[in-house]
Amino acid sequence: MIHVVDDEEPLRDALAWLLRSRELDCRTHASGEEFLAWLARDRTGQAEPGAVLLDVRLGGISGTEVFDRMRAQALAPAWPVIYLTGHGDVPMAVEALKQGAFDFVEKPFNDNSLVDRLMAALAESRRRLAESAEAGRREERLAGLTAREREVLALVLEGCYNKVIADRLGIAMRTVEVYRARVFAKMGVRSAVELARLFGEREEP
Amino acid sequence: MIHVVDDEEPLRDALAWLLRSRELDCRTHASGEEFLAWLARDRTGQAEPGAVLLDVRLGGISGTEVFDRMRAQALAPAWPVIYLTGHGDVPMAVEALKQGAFDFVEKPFNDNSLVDRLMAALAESRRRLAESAEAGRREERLAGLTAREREVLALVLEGCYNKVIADRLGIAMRTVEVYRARVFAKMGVRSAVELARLFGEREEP
DNA sequence: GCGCCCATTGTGGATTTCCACAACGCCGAT
DNA sequence: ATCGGCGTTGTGGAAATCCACAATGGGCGC
Repeated sequence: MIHVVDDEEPLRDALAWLLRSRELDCRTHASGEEFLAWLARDRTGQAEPGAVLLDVRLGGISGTEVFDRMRAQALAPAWPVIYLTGHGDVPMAVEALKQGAFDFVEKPFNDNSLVDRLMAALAESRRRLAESAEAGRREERLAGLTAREREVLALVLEGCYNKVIADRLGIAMRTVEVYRARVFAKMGVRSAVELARLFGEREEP
Repeated sequence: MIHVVDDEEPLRDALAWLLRSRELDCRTHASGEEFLAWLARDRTGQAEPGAVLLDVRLGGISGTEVFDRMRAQALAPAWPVIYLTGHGDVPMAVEALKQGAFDFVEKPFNDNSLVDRLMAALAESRRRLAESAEAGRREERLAGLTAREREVLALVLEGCYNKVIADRLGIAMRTVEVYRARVFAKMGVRSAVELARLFGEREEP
């Protein structure tokens, strides 16, 4: 789903037509406020791949302000933003990209070029969603651990022997074994190596 | 060390003066060919933090071509490139950043702004060098493993028991223990967990 | 009060990991 | 021929890990 945010109705319609002719689903928004309100209301659609075509100069709040809010409020984080502008200059474009925009296109644009960029943005969206899903599953499993289990997890990830963990937590080695087994079961792993690889170089939260 | 690549001598001199007044070491190059030849000759300086100020329009090969060659030949990979241009447009700037340039600045530029960007580039350079040093150490240690030790490493990272590894490689379990111990020693770790974290989610090479 | 969850611990026994000390054969470089 | 490295293996014993089966006490929600 491509979201078009532009206050010029003829352009919105032309873009909608172009996207539909390329078999891309799209939804248009006449202002930044309208788009942000829609984002705040509909959170489920944000789990699907998508991208945003965002005009820099909007009637109400600017496109840049829309983007800043999306990021600040984690709205549709998996949807790359492509800026559209009829009056852009180099510093503006550079700053937009450095702030994390996916692309920056001047109007009038070449249809094929824009569609290519949108396809690239959708591919990026799918990548972000996959990454986010995995992180979500890991966080969900982590959330199921008790405080004590988390403590043991942290020490296991340091490579400590059960005996050392027991000493450090002031409990019996048998208890460490119990927690260790529970952590493995809840995290869906069969060994400390699998657990370590699940977290990679990240510290446990 | 900041490298200035520009065919206009007055600008090179002005930039050198500006950088020195801010206590930044710099070296100037009058053409892309000169800079590339210098890079090919002096590899040791590339282990120090640095950045490149690269004019887009050069007399011989273009700044863009210089950048492409730096990346293709892995020349000074730790040095971020900031493009300078007096005739840039939005698509050029966007493309440059999407190709991996660190920044893009139009002439005439604001002194303070340019220096800020260079400081940011030097910080990025230090980050890249640190990351590269760590990867280098890991690769160096990996290079010290025999073929057999690598095979055992791969299976250890899958979380296999020594007994399973022995079955799969058609050797005695005692032999697996020997290789395992050697892998740990050579990689500088004390446990399979430390080893797994060293590689994170990466597959062993 | 009852049930559930959490934290904790024990027994007994099996399996896995670790390693000092020892050894052999093959291959390539000197 | 000698040496060093690689791949391989054994003995014996200690330490670490794993877990079925069992249990206790405290806190919380119904």
